[in-house]
Amino acid sequence: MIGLVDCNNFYASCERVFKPHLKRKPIIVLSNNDGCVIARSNEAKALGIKMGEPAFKIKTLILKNKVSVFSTNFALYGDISHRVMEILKTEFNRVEIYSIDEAFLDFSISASIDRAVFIRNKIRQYTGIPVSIGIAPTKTLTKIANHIAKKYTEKGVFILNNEIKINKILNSYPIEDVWGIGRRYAHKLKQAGIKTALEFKNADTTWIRRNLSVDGIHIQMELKGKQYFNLKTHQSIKKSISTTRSFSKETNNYNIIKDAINTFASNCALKLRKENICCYKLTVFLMTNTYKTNTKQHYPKITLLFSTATNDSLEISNMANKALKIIYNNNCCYKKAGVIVHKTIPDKEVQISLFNEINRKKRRKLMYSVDSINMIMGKDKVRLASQGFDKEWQKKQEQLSPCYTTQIEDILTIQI
DNA sequence: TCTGGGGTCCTAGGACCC
DNA sequence: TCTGGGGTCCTAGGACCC
Repeated sequence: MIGLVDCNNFYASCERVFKPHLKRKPIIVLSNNDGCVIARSNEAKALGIKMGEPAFKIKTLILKNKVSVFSTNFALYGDISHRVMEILKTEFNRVEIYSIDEAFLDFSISASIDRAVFIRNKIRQYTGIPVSIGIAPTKTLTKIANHIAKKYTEKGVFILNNEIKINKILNSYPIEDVWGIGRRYAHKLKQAGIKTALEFKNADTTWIRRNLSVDGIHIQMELKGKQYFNLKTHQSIKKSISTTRSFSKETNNYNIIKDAINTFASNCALKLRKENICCYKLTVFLMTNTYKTNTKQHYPKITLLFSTATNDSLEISNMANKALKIIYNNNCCYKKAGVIVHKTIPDKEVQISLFNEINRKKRRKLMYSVDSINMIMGKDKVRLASQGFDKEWQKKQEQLSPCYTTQIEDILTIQI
């Protein structure tokens, strides 16, 4: 049996841990540029605030209902997530961290409601975060069990452990809520008369293969109780890393875009170094405002290659600049840009190209020093001049909460 | 006025190899 | 009139996830 722990309304719950007076109050967390709603407390959901809704569209609703609004604070959420995962690791031999707020667990020993309740209480007590736990024979079924646990149980725990129970649940489970069935597939399935998870489980496999590719077959297998997705306990290296942002306003100013691209590039390099990997390829893209339907859309992008795989900020920024010069067109106003590095390998396996001209040993030392200083002094304290100084492209985060657990100056003060 | 960001996997088709 | 067979790698686009 596999278990799935899922933190309830994770970002909203993180904010609430440090603001207990917001208990039972509507809370929302906004995306990077205070743009869209990406997390809601149950009270906010009850007000009809939808996932992904642009914040400006619900301004009056927010004011009228005194909804507490927060900008994303990934330093805080990442740290709380880490704490939750560490607790799970003390309780289980095999834990797969699936996302910032979810983990699969090996429940092959003692798969019981009591054990799950114990885990749930422990996480609540140690971190303040409420979680739901679903237990079932396959990952796809644990997703369903978890959904039931969250929505319909008092204890926040649910187990799917026999065929009759499984079929009964699947029979009333909408196909679009099944893990791996998105909007497109759901539409296709409904047109074919498949509306529930049970109907999908019993559907013709050949038809599924033809219409949903092998992904569909895997989902069907899992619904039948046969494991296809195994527990992945050691994490494999990242295949791509990206940094992309929308700008505060559309611009065709080369220098502003250049500053942004260089910042994204060195951020990608930093992420590569943190993962101990290097990349062979770099993609730079620009985008016009996709919401403006009356203007011409332009989405240029280009991929360039390194002869030797690298995670060096200078090299990656230089390459990004080269790419930008090729795709930039001053007749367009760009709203968004990004840098993606891919084709990665572990840094220990890098082979030096015959035409290498850089003293890589020296560069690695330099990067190490820069990273060490920035770790202590704060992000980008030492940076490339090409990143610029004004950050004109950057948007505001007006509702940012303190980094209670990662910045010493932000730590809570308690009056006794 | 204001609309996020970061990932993975699969498939078809093209280019190439022997 | 007739024009092989067996592969790999890469890319773009599509679908999905959180």
